[in-house]
Amino acid sequence: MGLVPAPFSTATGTDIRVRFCPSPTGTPHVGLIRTALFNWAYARHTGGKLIFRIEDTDAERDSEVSYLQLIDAMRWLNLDWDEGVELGGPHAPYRQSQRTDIYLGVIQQLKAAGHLYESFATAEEIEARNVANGRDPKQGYDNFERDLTEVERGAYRAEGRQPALRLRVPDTDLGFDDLVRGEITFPAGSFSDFVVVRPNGAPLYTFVNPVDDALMGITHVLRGEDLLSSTPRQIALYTALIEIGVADFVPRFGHLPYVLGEGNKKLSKRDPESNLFHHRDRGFIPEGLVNYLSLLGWSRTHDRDVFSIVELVKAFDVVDVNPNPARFDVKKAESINGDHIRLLPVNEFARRLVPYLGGLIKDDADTLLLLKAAPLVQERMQLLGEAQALLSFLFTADDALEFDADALPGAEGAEVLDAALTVLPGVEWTTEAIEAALRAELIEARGIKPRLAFGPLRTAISGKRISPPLFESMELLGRESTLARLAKLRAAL
RNA sequence: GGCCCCAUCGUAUAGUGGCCUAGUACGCCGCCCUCUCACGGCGGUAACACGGGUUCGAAUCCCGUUGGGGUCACCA
Repeated sequence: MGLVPAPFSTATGTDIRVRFCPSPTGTPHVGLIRTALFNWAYARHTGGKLIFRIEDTDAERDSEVSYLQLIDAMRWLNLDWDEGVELGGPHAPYRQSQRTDIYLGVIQQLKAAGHLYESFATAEEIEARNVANGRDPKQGYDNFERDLTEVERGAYRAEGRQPALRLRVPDTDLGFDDLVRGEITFPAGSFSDFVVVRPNGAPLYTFVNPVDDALMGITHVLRGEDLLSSTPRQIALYTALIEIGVADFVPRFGHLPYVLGEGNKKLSKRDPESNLFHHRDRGFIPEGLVNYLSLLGWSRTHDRDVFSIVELVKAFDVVDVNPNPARFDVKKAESINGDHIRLLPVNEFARRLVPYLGGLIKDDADTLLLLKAAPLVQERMQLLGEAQALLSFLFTADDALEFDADALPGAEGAEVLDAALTVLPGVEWTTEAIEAALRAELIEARGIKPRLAFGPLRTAISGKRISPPLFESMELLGRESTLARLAKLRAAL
């Protein structure tokens, strides 16, 4: 059958050039970001370059808001790039909407060399033609305009029709060695000549994507599995580009597995879990999310799945990526995030908490208090968003504190509160002294079970059934507030 | 439907012919620790889709079946 002899890239080290080239539509999807991450990690691992390009050739769907969100996402996750939007580089501009002239030039060359031909048929006509010929309408275009004569083209134009441009694809098998899947061959005839330029002259993704990859010297294309079927078409285009001198080689391809949601369906854009910022809003930290995302189709070792981004870069190789689709498991993601939260230096942890505290931190005193409280909650959280429920009592006025209904004490409440109110005024105000005094009075002297003794006190000071450790919390709150809150709950019983 | 991809515990994975009576992590269950919730510790549950080959030996190689997914756009 004979493959088209395509000279694939031989880059293996610092000459590697990968790219991230999203379309700015909608909010960043976790699958898209996983693709960005793998490209980034591969560039950093090999010492190569990451190019960040924007594919905004569809004015109908593209938006500036979406573009800004992509930048935001990359920066938030600390995925930096070497050339591209916001940064420039030798192949600028990096937004396809600004590269029209470049495409026009390539189109002219390709057309002059006979690789592109004019196609006047509409979708309806193509389908009618298939039906008439007893062909499966799903078979698509049958290349029937490949050899239209000048007279025939003139006739179409006389009707006022403008032609789309199609690439003449070679009539041979087309194959490549996929970095994650191995040898893949598409038999000749698996696909037909495809449109690369609209009748209005606007080039399509199928054209601009490989053309830019060629122009920008991309050596490795790591992208979603959904693009696997279009790879032979792109190789066909590459072959033509090489012939006219626009490209020197065909990149290596690596098709990354899908990121699935619940069940067996692709994580849809409508699903909140697919939205990167949804996870940020809930309190994922970049370290945790990057770690988890890297585990979707890849693993570092057989026995450790919590690691730093440095360790990721050191170990990452695209050939180790697993070809089967992965499900996004929120529970696992949260667990890993919790591990990374615990890995943060406590000052850093406190600093990152601030945006999740709903404006609770208003001055230096609040900041100081937060710093003292941070160690109490750092190991009890998986998401930064959990902080507010745990810590808000420290930043609430005594008379404004509300007691949750499910936290209200039972029969022993009054005795416990009265006893605490009696002992606490006289103790030294440290965690140790408070605990010693309360244990002596409630547990030892009165024989109350710890659980029952401390529950009402917890409710009194925090208003909740669940809180940071009790005695530490009292110390942070101060004697005055503590006593006021105990009295308030006592009065409410 | 044509073509292509995929197939290990519920989930993510380790495994590249013998180290596998299949390892790890999350989840789940139990116990310990314990002022709540967590963290931590200990133990448990649970998988090679099926059928043929090849081989002294297969989760690992080959073929087929089944199942899932993608793609066949003048979207990207």
